[in-house]
Amino acid sequence: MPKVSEKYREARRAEIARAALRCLERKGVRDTSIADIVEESGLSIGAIYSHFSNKAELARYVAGRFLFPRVDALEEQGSLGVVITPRHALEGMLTALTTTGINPSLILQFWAEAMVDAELRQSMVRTVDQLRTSLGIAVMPWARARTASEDQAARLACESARSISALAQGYIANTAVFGPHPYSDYLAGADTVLAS
Amino acid sequence: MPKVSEKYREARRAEIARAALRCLERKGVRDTSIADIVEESGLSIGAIYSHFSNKAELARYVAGRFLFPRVDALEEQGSLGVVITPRHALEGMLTALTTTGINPSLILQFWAEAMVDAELRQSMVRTVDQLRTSLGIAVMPWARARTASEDQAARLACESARSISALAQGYIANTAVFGPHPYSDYLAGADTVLAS
DNA sequence: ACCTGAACACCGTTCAAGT
DNA sequence: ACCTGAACACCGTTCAAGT
Repeated sequence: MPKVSEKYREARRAEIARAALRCLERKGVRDTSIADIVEESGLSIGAIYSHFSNKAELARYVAGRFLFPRVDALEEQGSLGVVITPRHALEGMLTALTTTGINPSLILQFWAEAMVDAELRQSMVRTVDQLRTSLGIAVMPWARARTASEDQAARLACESARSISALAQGYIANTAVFGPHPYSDYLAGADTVLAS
Repeated sequence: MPKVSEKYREARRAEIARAALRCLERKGVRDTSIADIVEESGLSIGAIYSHFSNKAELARYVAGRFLFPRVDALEEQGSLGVVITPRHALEGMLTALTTTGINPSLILQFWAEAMVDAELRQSMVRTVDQLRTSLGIAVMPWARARTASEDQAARLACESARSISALAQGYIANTAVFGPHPYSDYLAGADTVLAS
């Protein structure tokens, strides 16, 4: 099939998704209706349904396109032999979060959506598995320096990746529910609590 | 007004809320309808609307009654002069979470609901403020031992309370999205990540 | 006072019909 | 192939009428 048409389709999907994202940021996941997206995009109901089979698929597309963090940078740093500690990686994620301006409230709402949409949840798990792999590579030099065998190093790297994501999730959820908070304070607080 | 009727009203509200909670645990917040709660409770639409002004108020009642953690125990321990470290307090919260059998997925869904229901969010903030006060008291002996003045100790106690809640949130969100996970692993992982 | 359920406005989705 | 929007089933909420 012609590549031009393929490109056009994808552009249209992205256009709809951007309109949807604007609505989501303004009104939240629960309160944005298809009618809202129709109005925001200037298209018709049918136009949207000819590019997405339903609201859930559109939501998944928005999440995959605009909400899941880009993970490439970390892997590069690791493969160049720069020694990255898990803490550096966590700090990198938290700065990326603030600089990209992704809405913590929206992320939290999509996590909740994943509790009730198995496919969204799967794609989240897949994305974080990629992240985990990247982190695993980036953090391997550090892990090797702290363990006896290559096997133990790999396991340590993998385990620390889950902890990194859990810690990042804590920051996002806390920020969303109780208001913004510099991540340096969050890390310093976590340090003293855990060390006590 | 007669106390009997007052008691009856409250019992009815609790009965409806329990039916609602069963639905919420089975189908999630997004997918439980008033019709579901009508069926589960065996009552009528009107009966429910004569005890709750709308779905959001019912949700808030369920959250306040069944989902927000009880906080009394911690305060007692603190006032008895037992030295509780913030880490002990965090561990206490996480064990309470697992022993009470509260559904992490449901907590996450209610956090998201709070992003779009200002009143629910307020009552969450209020609950956590209480928790923060209790924690502040419980943790004061520890804080005094680590600071020069009573003022500094109070501030340290307060700050560590926010960190405790953020760390607990991270465990809940991670567990909900990526599957169960012993909290001891979570804490151990957080230790090594932060210390790296 | 508490309850009933038909009625209403709005939601997501479909589909025959247009280009 | 992409789009249109009336039509449909279902949702939360209301309210006149019952006890």
